[in-house]
Amino acid sequence: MIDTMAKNEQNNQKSSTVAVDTLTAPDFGAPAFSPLYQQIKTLMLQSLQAGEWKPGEAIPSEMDLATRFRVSQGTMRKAIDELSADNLLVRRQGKGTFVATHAESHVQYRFLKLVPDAGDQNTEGPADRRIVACKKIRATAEIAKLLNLRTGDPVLQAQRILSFAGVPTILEDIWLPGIPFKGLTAERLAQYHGPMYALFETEFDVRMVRAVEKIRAVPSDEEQSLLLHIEQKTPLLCVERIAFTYKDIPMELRKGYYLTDTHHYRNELS
Amino acid sequence: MIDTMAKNEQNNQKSSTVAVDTLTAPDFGAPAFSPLYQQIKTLMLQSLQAGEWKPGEAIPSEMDLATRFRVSQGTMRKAIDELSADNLLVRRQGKGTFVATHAESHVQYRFLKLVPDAGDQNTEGPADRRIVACKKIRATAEIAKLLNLRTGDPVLQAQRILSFAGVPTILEDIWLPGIPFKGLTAERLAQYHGPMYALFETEFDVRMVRAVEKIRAVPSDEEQSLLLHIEQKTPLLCVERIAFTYKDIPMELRKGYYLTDTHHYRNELS
DNA sequence: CAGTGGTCTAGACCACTGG
DNA sequence: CAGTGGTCTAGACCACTGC
Repeated sequence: MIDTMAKNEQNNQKSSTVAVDTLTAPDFGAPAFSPLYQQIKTLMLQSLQAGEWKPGEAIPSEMDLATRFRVSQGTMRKAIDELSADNLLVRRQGKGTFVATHAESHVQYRFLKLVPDAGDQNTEGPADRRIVACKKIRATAEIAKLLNLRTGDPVLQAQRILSFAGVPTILEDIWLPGIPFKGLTAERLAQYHGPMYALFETEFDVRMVRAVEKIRAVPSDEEQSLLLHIEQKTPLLCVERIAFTYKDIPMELRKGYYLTDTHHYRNELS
Repeated sequence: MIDTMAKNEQNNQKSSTVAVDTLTAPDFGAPAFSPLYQQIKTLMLQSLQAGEWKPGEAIPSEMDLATRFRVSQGTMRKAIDELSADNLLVRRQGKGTFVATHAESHVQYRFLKLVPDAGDQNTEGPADRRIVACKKIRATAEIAKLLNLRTGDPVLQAQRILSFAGVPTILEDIWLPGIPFKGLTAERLAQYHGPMYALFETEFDVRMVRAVEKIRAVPSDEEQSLLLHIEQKTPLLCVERIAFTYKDIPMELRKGYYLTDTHHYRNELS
C-alpha cells in the first residue's frame, strides 16, 4: 500500500504537466490552462505537418508515443482519439494507427457529397474525369482573398468535367496557389486516375484535411450549358468549396456546378 | 502489493461485464461483443426516450450514474461522452450534464444551415415566421414511405414562409405523422414564437435528434414564385429533410425551398 | 505467439460553478 | 465551501491481426 501511495504522489497530474510544460509556449499573463493531451495533440499535429509520417503510413504504437512524450498510455490515447475524430488519423485494431489519406479511402470521394437518387451508389461506376483546361494565371482580388494570397500572385486554374455513366454531371473550376503546386500540369492531371486530393498528397505533400462549402442554386450560363449539354438557365447547384491543410491554411478554391436531376447533395445533420 | 493484486483480480473487465450482461439481449449464436460503456449508452438512451429526464434538465452526476449502473466513473464517463458527441447530452463543467434541447440552444436554429452571405449573421434579426396553411390529410404513398407510415394514415401538413429583414426567403412544406402530433393546429403554430422543434419538445414530447437532407437545384413553380415574390423558374435550393427522434424513428418530412441570392447553405466537411 | 488497439478499474487531483 | 465535470496515472485484461 505504501508503495502504491508513493507512486501516486510521484505521478500525479501536476508533476506530469510540468514535465511537458517546457514544450509549450510561455504563457504571458494568460493562465490559458491546457490539458496535457491537448499539448500532445499539438505536438502530433506538428509531426504530421512536418511529414514525419506520410499519409497511409503507420505511426508508432500508443505505448511508444506515450514513452516518447513521457505520459501515460491513457493520455496518449486521448490525444490520438481526438486526432482520429478529426479524421487526421485512422485506428485499426490489432494493426496500428495510420495517417489518414485520400487514396485508399474506404469511400473514394471523402469530400464529394453528390450521390445518385437511386439509393445504391455502388451500382454507379467510378466517375469519368476529363480535364478541360489548365493554365497559370494571376490571382484576382477575390481569389487572393479566399486563398490567403496577394492580388497578382501566381495561381493555377483548372477546369474539369465529371461524368457518371457517360452523362456529364459536374463542372468544376479549381484554383490552386502557385507556389505549393509548382510543376502541376494539365498532362499530369489528365493522366492521373484517382481522387485529385490523392495526387496532391503524393506529388506535392499537400494533405486536404477540412473544407467549407457554400451552396446556392444558380441558372446555368452559356459556357456551362454547352459543357454539360443542357439548356441555358437550367438550375444548377453551385458549390463553392475552400479546402484547408493542417493549421487551417487554405490550399484550394473550387467552384462546382452540379446537375441535380439524377443526383442530389446528401447531408447529415445532428 | 498483494492487496492491490487482489483488487485487480476482483474488479477486472470480465467480472464487471457479467454484472451487466443480464441487462443485454441474449446473444443467439452471434458473439457480438459489446463493451460495457456501449451497454450503458443503450440504457441511457432508453431513459432519455422514456422521458426520465426532460430536455433542458440535468441528469444525475457521473458518480451517481456510475453507482446506479455498477461501473466505474471512467466507464460511465465514456458512455456520457458518446451521448454528448451525438448531441443528445450537453456537458457543462462545474454545473452538470443536461439533456440537449432545441429551445435554449446557443445557436437558435440547430438544423437550419442557411446563413446570410455577409459574414456576420448576428446583424440579422430573428426570422419572421408566417404559417400559410395547416391541414389534416392522408398520407400519399411517397409520404407514407418516408415517414414510415402506411398510405392513407393521418398526416398533418403545414406550409410556412420565413422572411429575413422582411424579405421572404424560405418556403417550407412540412408533414408530420398524425398520431404523435395529435392536437397540433395552425393557431398553435402561428402563436408560438421560437424554433418549431422546441414546441415539439414541450407540447408533444417529440425530440428531433438527427436529420438527413437531400439538396437539389430546381426552378420555382407558379405557387412558389407567388409566395416568394420572384419570377417563375427562378432557381431555388430544394432541401428535403427527414428528421428523426431517438431510435432513428422518422418524425418529420420537410421540403424547403431556399432563395439563395442573399443567403447560402453552409456546410463543413472533414 | 507477440504486438497492436480497446476496455475497465481505482484513485488522486485540478478547474469550474454557485451558494 | 461542496459538488460537478475534466484530467491523469498505473495496471490489468480483452479482442483483433498477422507471423
